[in-house]
Amino acid sequence: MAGDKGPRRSPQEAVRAVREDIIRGVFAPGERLTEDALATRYGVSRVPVREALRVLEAEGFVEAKPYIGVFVRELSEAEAEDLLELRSVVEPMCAARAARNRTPEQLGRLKELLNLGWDAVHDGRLTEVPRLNSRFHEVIAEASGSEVLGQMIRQLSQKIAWVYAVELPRRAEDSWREHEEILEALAAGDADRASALLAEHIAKATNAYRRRVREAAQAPEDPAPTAARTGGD
Amino acid sequence: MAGDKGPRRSPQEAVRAVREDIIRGVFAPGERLTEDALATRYGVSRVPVREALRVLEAEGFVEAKPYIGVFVRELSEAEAEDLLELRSVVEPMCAARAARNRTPEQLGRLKELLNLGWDAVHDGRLTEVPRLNSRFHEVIAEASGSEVLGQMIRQLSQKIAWVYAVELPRRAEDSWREHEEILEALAAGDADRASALLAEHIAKATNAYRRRVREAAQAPEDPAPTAARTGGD
DNA sequence: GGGCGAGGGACTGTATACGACAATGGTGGC
DNA sequence: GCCACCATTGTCGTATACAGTCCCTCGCCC
Repeated sequence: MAGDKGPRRSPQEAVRAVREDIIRGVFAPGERLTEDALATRYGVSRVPVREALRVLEAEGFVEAKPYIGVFVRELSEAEAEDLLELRSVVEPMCAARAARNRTPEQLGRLKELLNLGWDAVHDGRLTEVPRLNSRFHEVIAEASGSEVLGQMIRQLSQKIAWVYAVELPRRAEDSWREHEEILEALAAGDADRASALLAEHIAKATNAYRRRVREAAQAPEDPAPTAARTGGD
Repeated sequence: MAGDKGPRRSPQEAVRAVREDIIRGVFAPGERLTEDALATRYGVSRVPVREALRVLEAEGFVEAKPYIGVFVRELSEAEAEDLLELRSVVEPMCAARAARNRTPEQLGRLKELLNLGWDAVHDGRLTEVPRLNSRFHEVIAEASGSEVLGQMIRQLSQKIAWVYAVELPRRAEDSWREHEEILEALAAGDADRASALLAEHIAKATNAYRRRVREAAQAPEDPAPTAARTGGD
């Protein structure tokens, strides 16, 4: 062990920890990540860190250059658009399946996430919202019933969270209202309605994202830095 | 070094090697993969093997159980259907982008793959066809111009190859004729036509797959084992 | 004879050590 | 004063070694 500084996370969670830190913007795009620094940060050895970085490379969050190091990738605007379009066709399909296959236990988890999300929004704990949002969509993916499909959507969802890390909190309240309607459709087993609601939900989120990008382009200086990374869809 | 038995592959290629062996069916679904065995097989140490297995786990090819081992996943029929449906919406979208963004160099690679595919089909070297087919679709994904999108589609393409490992060779000839038309549309920059052709291509491949499954269900004994794992789309 | 528990074997998970390569700073020559 | 070359340093890539956990078998007891 090196420094025992980190929060002593289980090494199994190293992947998740690094990925979350990337999504939350702790590590900036283009930044170089050294295995040693990450190892001491998370309180583990280099081996688990290496494994985590390989996974993140496969997922597209970092880029590894041999004998040099791994670098946090940066998402171009065009790539973000592609992800959003991809999502707009994939997630409604996923929701339709989920409406048919969801278990009561999954509905319960969605309801719980919905409550947590509402509370976080109303209490102003906006830093927690993106994570809850991701979880909500991931559970829907899981509820689709297909493990392979769910895994793929989960990756997509995480990248989307990366995109939305810069969205405005203004939309958060609307977003969770829409989540509520989606959950109702899933609970009722209405595949068509669930699919349509999710399509609409994503379209609105995409528009909010585009507005945010346009505003940022007009005012290069972020007008409210504390408001960043608190949005979601 | 452990055994020096393997073909002395570069460790960088360990991931690719294991994945290909899984796709080709060298490792049967449900089979347990021990790190040591893989290490000696590929002539590397356990560490690169572990990293490879983690990546494959993230990609959904294997399932890791803590302190027990990793097992080759098996694709249920329902999951295969989901993958095919996912593909039917994602790849046409990808083709449309590729028609606009493809570089001459990428067109050249596609043309080369097309020739290789035709030759393999006509010479009866059917074991090489699925790999060439995967490559063809992967280059289209790359030509879409979005790195993140391409990476995601590449993973999808690999899983599809896994599904099609059981397809009939009967379709191979039609498939490569369709590839030729797709390439023409891409070269012409006709996004709509490329998208439509790819949608049709995938629909036919999906039907062929479904026929194959139905026939297999009627005759549990594989009537022509040498014909398996030689198809593609 | 059957069930339960302890012990051994095997494998995974992790840490440490060493060699290979790239980047960087200093020194010498021009 | 500037540029090229070389040594040094830092990091990655890999191998080896050790600790923790699970499974399975063998022996004991009921």
